[in-house]
Amino acid sequence: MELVDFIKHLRDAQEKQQCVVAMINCTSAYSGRAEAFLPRGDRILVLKQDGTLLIHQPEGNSAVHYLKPGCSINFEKEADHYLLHARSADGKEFVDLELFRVHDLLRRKLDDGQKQVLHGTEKDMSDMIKAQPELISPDFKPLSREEHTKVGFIDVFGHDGEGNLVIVECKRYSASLACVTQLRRYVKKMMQLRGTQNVTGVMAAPAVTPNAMELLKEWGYAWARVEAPKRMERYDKSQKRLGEY
Amino acid sequence: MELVDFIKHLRDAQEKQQCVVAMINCTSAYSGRAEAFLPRGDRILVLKQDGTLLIHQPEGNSAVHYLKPGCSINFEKEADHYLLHARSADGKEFVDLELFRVHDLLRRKLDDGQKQVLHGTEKDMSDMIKAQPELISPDFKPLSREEHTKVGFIDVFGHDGEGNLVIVECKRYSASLACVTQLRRYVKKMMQLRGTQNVTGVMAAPAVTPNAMELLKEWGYAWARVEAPKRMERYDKSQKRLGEY
DNA sequence: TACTACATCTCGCAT
DNA sequence: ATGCGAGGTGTAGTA
Repeated sequence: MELVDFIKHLRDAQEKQQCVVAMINCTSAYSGRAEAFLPRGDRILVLKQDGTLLIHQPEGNSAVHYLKPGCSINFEKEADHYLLHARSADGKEFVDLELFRVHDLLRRKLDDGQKQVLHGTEKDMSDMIKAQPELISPDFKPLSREEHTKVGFIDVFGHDGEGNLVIVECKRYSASLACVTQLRRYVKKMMQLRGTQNVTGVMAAPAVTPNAMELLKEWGYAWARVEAPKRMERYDKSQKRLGEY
Repeated sequence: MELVDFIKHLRDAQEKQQCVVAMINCTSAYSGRAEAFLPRGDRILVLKQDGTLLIHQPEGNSAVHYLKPGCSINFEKEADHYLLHARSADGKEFVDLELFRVHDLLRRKLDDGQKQVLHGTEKDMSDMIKAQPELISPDFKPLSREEHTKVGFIDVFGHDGEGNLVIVECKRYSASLACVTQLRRYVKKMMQLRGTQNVTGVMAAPAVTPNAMELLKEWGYAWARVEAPKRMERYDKSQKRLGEY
């Protein structure tokens, strides 16, 4: 395809709110939060109807260059190629292509508007724990009201049978150092707010990395072995084993 | 396009190591680390030559469903549609489409193999600080060898003029609570290893959030205002005009 | 393989 | 707008 025709396609598509997908040969550069340059090669360009720009290499999961919805595009003719300048909505980020070839192109207005529903999140974990507090420990009693504004974003908050406040931090994956220090922050903040030392923490996660476990023990917090529930295995009783040490 | 032809295209493309891009109408479901379902709508499907699968909605930056390189694909015929089953290389993740329509399709072997060079990273910041230690403080002296194995991943390590060890943590963006606790971990660990209390921390970042600053002060650490260096801060004239604010 | 931390992270929510 | 934390985070580096 002639480059000049490609440009017409792109302009026309933006006007008609169509998505464009093209296989092109180009260099690609990004400038904004960082600076990056990618030498010439074949790539996939996607320009969505909301002004999202994606440049994908023919391998790998992630886009190599991209701009968020709302970007605007300009062209400039050079000797043997065109420059494509894309600018983000806030004018702070740029993707610049030297466009040598357009192998193929598709354009069409796509009709969607659906939103996906996701299960097995951290939120689902904390809901499960509120419904089955014995997943944390035999005497754990969750409190109905949530502590959101004051201390941060505590997943589950309650008390044990011995007059201690208990803060539960849920992680859907193996809990790392950063997760344990996050729990620590919440416990400390709660102690400050309530003016008491009788606050402890529980890490609810399928696993805890060795270094993180060391920290957890050092601070006297517990680990409860809990997996994020998936819709298919809804709140299944096989998880009732608790992994306190 | 007939669905049966689409399937032939996909099979043939995988055999020939071609990239495929298509505009389709489908439902899409993910199962693996979580569970998700997206009702019927128009989407962009990308199947790369390395077996990367991407499903994009016509708006938004991120792929709604995806599988990493190496996925395998199977088909099943239903009454008025085809099922497309994609399975990750490790067999633990699945993307399932109910494919009702294929509006358009492109396929081609793309020739790339380039890797991008990125500047303005945290690594670039720490290199800059090693070369210009006065960015941290007038008396900061970086030590040549890096503490990587022992304490963790310290960005810059040195000492001041008063016999204190100094640990510098670089962040390319406004430093948050988690960043300060990360610095804290390194300082504590270093105190333990060296058996001294004369260790302090410096957060090198363009900004620090209010709560993070509070923690920083509480622990007696300093903030050095440093920005990540960018090496190509030159744009052509058309961009300069657009980018001024 | 597991752990750690960066990322142009993105995204949503709440202040 | 900013702060904060989750994410199917992905990706690279290292032990």
